[in-house]
Amino acid sequence: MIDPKVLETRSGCPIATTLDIVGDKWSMVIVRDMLVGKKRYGEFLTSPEGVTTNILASRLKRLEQVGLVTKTPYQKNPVRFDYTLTPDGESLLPVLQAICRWANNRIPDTWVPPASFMERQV
Amino acid sequence: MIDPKVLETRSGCPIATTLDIVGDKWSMVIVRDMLVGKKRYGEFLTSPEGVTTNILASRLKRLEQVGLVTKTPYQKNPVRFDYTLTPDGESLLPVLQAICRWANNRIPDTWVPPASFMERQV
DNA sequence: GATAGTCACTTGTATTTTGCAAGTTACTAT
DNA sequence: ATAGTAACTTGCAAAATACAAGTGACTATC
Repeated sequence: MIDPKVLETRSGCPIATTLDIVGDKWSMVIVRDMLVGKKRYGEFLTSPEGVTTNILASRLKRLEQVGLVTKTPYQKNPVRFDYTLTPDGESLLPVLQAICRWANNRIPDTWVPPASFMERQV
Repeated sequence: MIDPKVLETRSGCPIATTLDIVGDKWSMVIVRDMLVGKKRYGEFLTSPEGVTTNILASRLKRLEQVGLVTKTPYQKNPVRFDYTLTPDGESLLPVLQAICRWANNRIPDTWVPPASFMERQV
């Protein structure tokens, strides 16, 4: 469960509140990357959308603060981190699946995700 | 079907492309309002999130341009308009339902939409 | 018939967010 | 000693958003 104390919300509407958390241009594409197994800062940078380093860093921090992402060190000297979804973050999968279904039906030439993504259950 | 010529997209990813269309702070809350029956400029302004007039006007124009919304005159002298969802716009319902389910499960105290919204089929 | 009110916007300006390029830190490898 | 890699941070320009006020075309009221 997300701690509402870390949130500034416009209303109690579940849609508006969700958008207050992940409703910017980049958060959901970072969540997408994590859902398909990406874990590291450098991996997120290689996605075709081309997020910039400052935005990526600030989104990872935000997602960690609200509890959708966990940051864990995978080495020392220098310390480096893996970013993975918490259960709250993973549970966004049905939202992303619904978005993919909409886009694939309604926008020509959008990529069709693999069945492993579209049929995965949380 | 949405005409891809009116879109600037970051990639062919269905998630990124959808966010390029409705992935800002306000578009999906306006779509939400239309899904629950609001039609007029003044009605959208009364929603609790408090969209400002300039943003509302620019979002309505954008949603119309991409083909999610239709603007139809409902009177003359002066001419005034109703804004309603096209089939492409209506078909976002499952996305908004998935968002509501996520928020109601994961964020305490978010409002629970009526069954008429949550169980509606397109 | 001047004044006030409503609806649907538009305009101007301040503030905030995003984008782009470069720099930094802590290493490892040549 | 020089170059390379990973994960950031910083500075500044550009774009998006917010806030407040104004406009045009009416209708209703004193």
